Parts: sequence; structure tokens; C-alpha cells
Amino acid sequence: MAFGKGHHLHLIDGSAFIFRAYHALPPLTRKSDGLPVGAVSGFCNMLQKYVQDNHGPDAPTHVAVIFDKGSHTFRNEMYPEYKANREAMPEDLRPQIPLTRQATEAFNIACKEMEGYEADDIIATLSCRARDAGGRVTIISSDKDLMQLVGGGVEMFDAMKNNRIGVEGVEAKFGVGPERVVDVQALAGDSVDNVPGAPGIGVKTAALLINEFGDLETLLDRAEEIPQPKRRQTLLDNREQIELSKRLVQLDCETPLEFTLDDLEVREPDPERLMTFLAEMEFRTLTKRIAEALQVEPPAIPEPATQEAGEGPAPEWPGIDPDAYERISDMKALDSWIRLIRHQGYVAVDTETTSLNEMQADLVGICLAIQPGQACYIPLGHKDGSADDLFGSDALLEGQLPLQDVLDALKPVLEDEAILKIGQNMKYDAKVLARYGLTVAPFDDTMLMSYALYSGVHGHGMDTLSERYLNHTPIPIKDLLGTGKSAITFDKVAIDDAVKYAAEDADITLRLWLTFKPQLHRHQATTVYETLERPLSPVLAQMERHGIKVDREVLSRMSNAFAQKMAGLEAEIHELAGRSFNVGSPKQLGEILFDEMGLEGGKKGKTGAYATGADVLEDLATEHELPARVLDWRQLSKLKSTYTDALQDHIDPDTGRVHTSYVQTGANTGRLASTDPNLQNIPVRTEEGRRIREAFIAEPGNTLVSLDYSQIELRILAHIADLPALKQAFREGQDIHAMTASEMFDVPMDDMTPEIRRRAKAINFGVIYGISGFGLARNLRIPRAEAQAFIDRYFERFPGIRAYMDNTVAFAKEHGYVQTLFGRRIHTPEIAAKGPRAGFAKRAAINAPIQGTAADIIRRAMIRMPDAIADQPAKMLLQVHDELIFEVEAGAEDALIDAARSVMEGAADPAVKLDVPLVVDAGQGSNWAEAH
DNA sequence: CCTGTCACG
DNA sequence: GACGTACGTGACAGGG
Repeated sequence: MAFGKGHHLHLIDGSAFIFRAYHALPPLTRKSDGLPVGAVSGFCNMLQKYVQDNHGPDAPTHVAVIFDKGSHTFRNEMYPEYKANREAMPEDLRPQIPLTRQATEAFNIACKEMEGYEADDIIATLSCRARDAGGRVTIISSDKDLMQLVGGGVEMFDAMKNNRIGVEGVEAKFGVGPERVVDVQALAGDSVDNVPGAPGIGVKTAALLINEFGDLETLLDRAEEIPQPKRRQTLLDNREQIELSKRLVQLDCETPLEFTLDDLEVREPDPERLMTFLAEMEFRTLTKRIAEALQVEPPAIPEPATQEAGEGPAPEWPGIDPDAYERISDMKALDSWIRLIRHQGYVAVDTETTSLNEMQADLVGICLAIQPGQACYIPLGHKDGSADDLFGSDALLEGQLPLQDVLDALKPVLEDEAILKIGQNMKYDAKVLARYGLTVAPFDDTMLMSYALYSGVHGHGMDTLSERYLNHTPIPIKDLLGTGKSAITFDKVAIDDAVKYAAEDADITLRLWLTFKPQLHRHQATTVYETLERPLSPVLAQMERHGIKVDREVLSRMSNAFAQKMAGLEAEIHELAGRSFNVGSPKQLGEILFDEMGLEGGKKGKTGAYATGADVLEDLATEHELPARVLDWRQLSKLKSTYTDALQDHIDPDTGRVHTSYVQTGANTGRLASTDPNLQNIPVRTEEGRRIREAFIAEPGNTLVSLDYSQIELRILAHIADLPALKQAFREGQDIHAMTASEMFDVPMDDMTPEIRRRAKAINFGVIYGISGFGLARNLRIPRAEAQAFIDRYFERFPGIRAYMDNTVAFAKEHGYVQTLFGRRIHTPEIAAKGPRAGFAKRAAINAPIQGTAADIIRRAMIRMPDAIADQPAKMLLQVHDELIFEVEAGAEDALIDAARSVMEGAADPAVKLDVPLVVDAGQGSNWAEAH
């Protein structure tokens, strides 16, 4: 039956798929010959997802992937500059283009292109024909140039955003219906395709004009009637250029096609052909996944003969097979493993426990791996998971070695200086084992290796690393434990299942270590790993185990006080609103403010809800009472729920202290992150919030001491950007913000006012963040032009800043990363992006060396600290980016401050000689509020 | 699970 | 020219 009513044609914009795949994925190469295949891999993934998502009731009857062919089209005949500003295709993408055609055919999807025509024209022609035949069309693309085709049964679908675009979608984008889109584009032009349009007219203005005059021809004929002189002149002067632009953007529905709609009928994939192609590309994970979907056996993909400098798994390794692992249930077997380990000199270690909280976690089993594929699991604390009576489940299962025997046997191995212990996030295992009296040293940590190598490229969790470097998806822990309320703990997992999961983790860890170890040198990350990452881990473990004492009574009293105040505020708010509603719901609050009370300035975000952030409410607060009350309520709600309530739940029942966890790989810049609870965001800026710090106390007879770096990031900026005036000021111990203000605004230091100083301070911080006129304007609440004038002035007075910013961005573009003074590399893959993402990436690149160098410095101090204060009755408890908090016996405060300060102030030495001094301020008291 | 909001450096 | 933008984090509540 010929294509017609009841049929549904899908047209996939192939080029868009390719470019999206290319930019979304790292530059993968085929292992056997180094052929770049990243884009092909992404392309196949997207096709696979497409096929999977489209076999329901609304499945297409016809489908084709449409590609561009050749760069010279009939549009270049009209206008030689058409698309002339396009950057050349990246070298490693070019060879992948024909492969994407092959991929499409392998999926048994029609694949169409025509010399001299753009994909858009083929799509247009097919859409028109299908529509005229009475069928439906979905164009899978988000390209705005295709929006003119929408309507009359033609829709678009943005596969990225999972978003259908119909007539309303087009109207939202262009302000006119699909039939007038070309008119708007003709006026607005298009910088991407180098369509000139009318100078000074954008989409908004163009839509306004078209809506007023009906269409482009009428508008051009009656241009004299336009009231605004500038616009009128532009249109009169550029008539020809506008008409040319329209011809350029108008898609051609008359492309002479050599095939018909009926040739595009959906065909079942031929599994063999598809598998053969995927195997040829050596896509291991994808081949497996698609084989599963098609319910066929995946073909074996031969490993290449030699392992070159590639980052993937070595060829001689056996596949990861959970059934191949050994379960240890007698001492003889354990002893023979220990002999193997001693002989080899290294072993991957992983512990299984009952909790993610190392302070609470009980050991359930230990696994060891010595070679890829050679791993064992020693079950120690497994209980009967099926027993549901309260008493039966406490009994240990049969066939497990006594915990103490195993620990005694392993202790000499774990503590042997000649045996390297390898872990993924070893801090966790070390903390658990420490509670059983075991030290783990020396060690390597694959998570930290990944971080030193690839910060900013990808995450550093085991699943990510395994998928990326071993092409293997580990058994999800969910499969064993379940999720949510019904989740069980690891001790209730059947031993046979535990062997597979746990030993696999050790196997993967060992393989990752074998992969990363040689890469450290190749990527010049050895020093960072050896001096900034590995030695910090045990220091953090120790700090976390100490914890900090928190007074539950203080928090509880504050919670009650907050609750009372909130109830009062809530009543007032409901009164002012005229009805009761959930004050904590931004959605309901927005409706109250802007719909019911009719306040001005309501702006809806992308979800369609009104924005009710603090900045919005602050503006409204000048006019009305309600938003001011809501702000007060929000502050209290935050303090109560996040701090006074939640912190109480984090007090360890055994120690009476709060034990945070530092994520060493948490921030791309080298900073730490603190979780469960986050002790790096305890309030300090408001009086009310600061009082929460009174709950953080020293043990009786002890004092809390806080030492923090003064202006460390600005000092680093002065050094890195080589700003003589700033460096001089720091050397002389001047008020740096006042100095900046004096320099910028020509005010003598003696006449400085707080307001002028405040502005200079905001600019100083802005520079660290990759300053923009917009950002500074918002921060200072001044007009943008004024903010920009400040910035210009700043650059004039401190020319080194401009140079630093430009050089840093250029470096990032050339190398794909920026680095700190200590050689830490922070990768900036987004720096090549187009659009708003480029701005983000630039500012992040400017900020990273500054924030990262500061992070490196305090890390160095922390690493040296335990030895420096070893003879003092003091413990380091917390780090808050530029601050260290200690607990010290009363009477020993000054000695501790002397020692710790000298470590901190000298932390850059001897690796880096800073042109500015580092200065550390100290405070002390019985609680954190006093000490800070 | 995502979004908005807000706490810190 | 238009558009959207300060850097880095984590936790909580609401809502689909």
C-alpha cells in the first residue's frame, strides 16, 4: 500500500546526531588500530535508544536518517558566503562520517543523502510529500531551521530534551507561526549559517514587525510606515539582502529525489548484520546491550594483540566473570592466598560492611584480588537473611572463618611495608579496619589516581571508572540489597551472591590500578597524586574518626525556639495572604504573590513556576509585608531543618561526636567536600545562624582553636597574575580592599568610606570568579553599565588581570585543562563549547587555578600537620576550605597556634616560592562561635 | 528523581 | 545583535 493516511514518517536529522555524539563523548579510539570511533559509538547509542523508544502504539511506519552530502549546495550559488564561517570539521570526526552511514544501514534504517543538497531540503521535500499524501511526520531534530515545516500533521521532536515541538513550540521560539518562520529568519539572519538578515534586527523585533504587517513582502513594500527611524532605514537600505536571506533559509520542497516514501518503510533489524558491524567497531558494552535487547548471543570481540598507549583494558586479561571467583572458607585456602600476595608484593583489597557510615559499619567480609580475574571473598559476618524472627537472624551462617583468626592472619599483610594494598576509596576501608585494630599501609587508591589524572573529565566512582576504562558494568549493589525501605544490609546477603559482587569489586579495582599506574607518569600526574592526594587520605581518615563534640541540648533548645517563631510567622503570612497555604512551597507562594495578590515582577522559570528566590522576595519586600515575613520564615526553616534538627541525628551514639565525611575527589578544583553532615556550610553570616556554632564544643578541659588563611585567594591572584601593586600591599600588610578602592576611585586611603571599600571588595572577589558586568551589577545592585565601567577601570589599573584571564582561557583552549601552581590539572572540556556554556567554562577556567592553588596549599598544610603537632595534646578536627579547627588541652593553646600557624604559613614551601606572604589568623574558645 | 532554595568558602 | 552569565560545593523540601 502506498504511503498515505494512517502512515507515520520519522525523519532523523543525521548530522545533528553525529555532532551531538561527537561533542558529548571523549575521543574514543578503536583498540586494534586507533581509528577514532567516539562519534560512531555515540551515534549508535542514540539510534539504539531511538529504536527502543519507538516500537509502541505510536510507532512510525516509515523512517529514514537524512545526512548532508558535500559542502557546496545551490545556496552557495546564490550567496558564496553561506555557512562560510563554519569551522572546519575536526580531523578525528572526518573518518567517522562514512561509518555513521554504515551504522544506519546496520540498524536496517533507510539512509538518504544527495550531492548538492542539504539534509534539511531532503527532510523538507519528504515532509511535504508525506503531508500531501495525508500521513503524519515527525522530524527528529531541534534545528530551528526546520521549524518552518511544522504544521498540518508535521511535528518536530527534540530527542535531547525529550520534547515535542508543534505549532505552539514554534510560536514560542519565533513569535510567529511556522508559515512565517522564514520571514522572521530572513530579517533576523543567522550567525551560525552566516545568513546576513537585516542588521540590528533580531528574532524579537522581526516577529514584532511580521505580526504587524502580516508577511515579509508586505513589510518590505510598506517599510516607509515603520515609526522607528532606525528600523525603517535598515529595512529600506537592506531590502535585497533580506530577500536573499529569505531565499537562503527557505527550504526546498522540490528536491529531485531518487526514491519514494514507500522505500522508507520500517524494517526489522537484521541481528547478524548489526552485530557484525558493532563487533567490527569493537564496541563491547554496546554490543552486549543490543544483543540483549535483540535476544541474540553477542559475538566475541577479539582483544587487540598489543596494549599500546591506549587507556582501555589490557588485551591479555580475561573477561570479568563473577562465577570465576573463589570463596574462602578454611584457613588453608587463606594461607595459600597470603603466600601468593607476599610473592607478588601487591594486592587489591575491598571490605564489605553493614553500613556506608564507617563509624557504624561492621565488617561482613573481605575480598582480595591479585591478578585480573583472580579474586577471592572471605565471608566473616553473614547472617541468615531469610530468618524473619528476631532471634534466629543473629546467628552467623555456617562455612565462615572466625573473624579474629582472619584478621590475625591478614594483619601482617595489611601492615607489611613491602606489600602494596590497592583500594578504590581506601579511606573507607581503612577507617573500618582501623576500628578492628588494623592499619593499612602502604596503599594506592584508584579513586585518587583517577582524580589526579582526570579531574573535570568524569566522576571517579567505581562504576564510572569500570565502564569507562574496562568496558564493564559492575553488578549494581541494588541487585543485592534492594532499595528504599525494604533494603537489607550486606550481612543478610547470601554468601554465594556476595562472592560474585565483592570479588568483582576487588578484581575491577586491581584492573583499574594496572590501567592508571602507567598513566600517572604519561599525564604528569604523579607528583600531584603522590604529594597531594595519597598522603592526605589517612589524615582525613584520622580527622573523621576524631569527629567534633556537639551539644545536643543546645541544638534542641534552638530547634524549639525556631519552631515557635516559625509558627508565629506562618500565622502572620497566612493572615497577609488572606488564606492558608504551604509557606515552604515555592509554587504555592508564587501563586499567592503574583496571581492572587497581583504583585508585579512575577517571572516564570523553565518549569512554569514563578521564581521566588531571596533576590525576588527582597525586591518585593520594599512594597509588601508578606515577602519580608517569608524571608524570615525561610531563614528559620533552613536553620531548623538543615542544622538544629538534622545535626542532632548525626551525633554518633558511641562517641557523642559528629563525624563528617570528606570527599577528597568531590570538587574539580582540588577542594574537599564535606558530607553526612556537611560541616563546611555551618552558618556564620547572620547573627542568628552563627549561634549554631555554639553547639560545636570542646571536651571539658579543652579548647577549640581555629586558624584561617587571610585573603588566600587574593594573595594567590596577586602572585599568579603578577600584580605589583597588590603584591606590595600584601607585603606591607595593608587593607587590600581599601587599597584597591583607593587605586580605582582615586580616593586617598585616609578618606576611604565603607561604601567605596565595599565596591572594591566585590570587584576583587568578582575577578576571582571570572568577572562579568552582569554578575558584578547583580552583586552590587547597580546598573550594568556602571558595573562594566568599574571593571574597565579595574583592568586599566591592574593590567595583569586582563592578561591573566586571557592567557588562562587561551591555555585552556589549547590544552583542554588549566593547572594550579602545584601542577594539579583541572580539565575544562566545555571550553570548546558554543553558546552560554562557553561563558561558564571560561569563568570556571579562570577561577580554577586560583581556587585550586589555595586548595593545594591547605592540603599541604594538613598533610604536614600530624607530624608537626605530634608532641602536642591537640587534634586536627575540621577543614573548611581556608580554615582548620583543632581541639587542644587547655593551657596548650598558644603552643598549638604557634606550631600550626607556622605549618600553614609555610605550606607552599619549598615547592613554590610565593611573591606574597601567607598570613594565618587564629582564634580560640570553648565553642566554634568563639573560636572563629 | 528533579528543581528551587539557601547554607558555606 | 541577542541572550544569558559571577567560582566551588551539599542538604532539604516540594512535587511529579
